[in-house]
Amino acid sequence: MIEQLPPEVLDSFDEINLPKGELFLRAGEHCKKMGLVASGLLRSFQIDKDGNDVTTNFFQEKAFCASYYSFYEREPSFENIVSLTPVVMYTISYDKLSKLFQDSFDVNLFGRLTIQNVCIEKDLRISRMLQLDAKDRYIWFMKRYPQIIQNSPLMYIASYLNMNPGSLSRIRKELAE
Amino acid sequence: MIEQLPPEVLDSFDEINLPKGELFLRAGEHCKKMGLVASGLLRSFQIDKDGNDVTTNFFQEKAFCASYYSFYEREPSFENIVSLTPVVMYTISYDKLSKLFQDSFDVNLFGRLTIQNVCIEKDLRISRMLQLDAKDRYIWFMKRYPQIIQNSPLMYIASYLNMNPGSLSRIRKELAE
DNA sequence: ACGATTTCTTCACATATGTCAATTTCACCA
DNA sequence: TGGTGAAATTGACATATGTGAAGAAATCGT
Repeated sequence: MIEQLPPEVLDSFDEINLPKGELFLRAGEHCKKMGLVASGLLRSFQIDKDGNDVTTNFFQEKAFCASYYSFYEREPSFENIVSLTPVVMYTISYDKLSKLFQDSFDVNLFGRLTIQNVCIEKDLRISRMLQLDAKDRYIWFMKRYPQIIQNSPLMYIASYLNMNPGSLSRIRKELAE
Repeated sequence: MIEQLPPEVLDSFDEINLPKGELFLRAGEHCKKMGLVASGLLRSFQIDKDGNDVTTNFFQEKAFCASYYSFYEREPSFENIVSLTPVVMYTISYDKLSKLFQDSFDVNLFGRLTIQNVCIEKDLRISRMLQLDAKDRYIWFMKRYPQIIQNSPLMYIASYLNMNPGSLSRIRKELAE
């Protein structure tokens, strides 16, 4: 996917480095940058009404990292984004990206195809949430995202999979037998 | 959104009419048409491993109706799409739409913005699934989609909200008091 | 390598939601 | 418009998953 990015485009991006545990976006603030992850892992999360930390997404290498809502709608973000490992990202502002979209047919095309794929992934995630029980959701996740299992605390994976850490532990114990 | 559709584009669409209860897409088949709903309501659903009918999506007026996965990836669909009311839709084939995307900057732009919005909606849906209990999911749905409440059997809304019809009944009873 | 944090596990128990079958209500159309 | 099949409700009961606290294990910083 990213290989198809028109090469001159990357020049409009700024490289940034995040140490582990650094906030890339804080809830309540406007998401001013879209990031393209070169290496490392991040997660987005929200704090629900009971004060629980809920992981909404992981961003791995090659993912476009932002609150899409906040970035594109120009509204304050509901979610935080934080690095789980040291991260190298290429970032671009809304204005610069808008200009690229305005000026270049190819960037538009690339952007459309990219978001299409993101959308299809989200559909699959929703289907799994609707069809699988906690154990099967975890098994699926392990197979699909082994790198995230390596790099994220289990508590964050648990909330991403819509269960709590205790339940995930129970499931892991079962699977180990 | 649709108002911004370049006017000549609609000429590439074919109008179709579906009576209530008609399949627009059958699981296992390739989704050959993207539909733009002019009026009426449809839902997509899958049959899970226990044989349960799980509603994955509703498509109202102005929605683009298809299995995005099957349509764009040119693969057999996992889901069925069926009308819940009589439906008028404008449809377009993959090849024709691809040609429009190839030939027109504006169509590309429109397509990108449209799928961006779909994507943001899916994010919101996922957040609600992760953060709200069954009762609050239903309350949210009622406020957001009153037209669907009018036109869809509750059993389909229940599975869309990741609960079973009995639970939804219990919740509705509570709310009525 | 050490203590200090954080994360993970485990347990006993609580509870939301699922299951299934019986009954009522509703919607369709002949 | 009345009968038939689908949908909704209800209830008794089952169960998956949540809760919270305590201790074990892993990880981090210095």
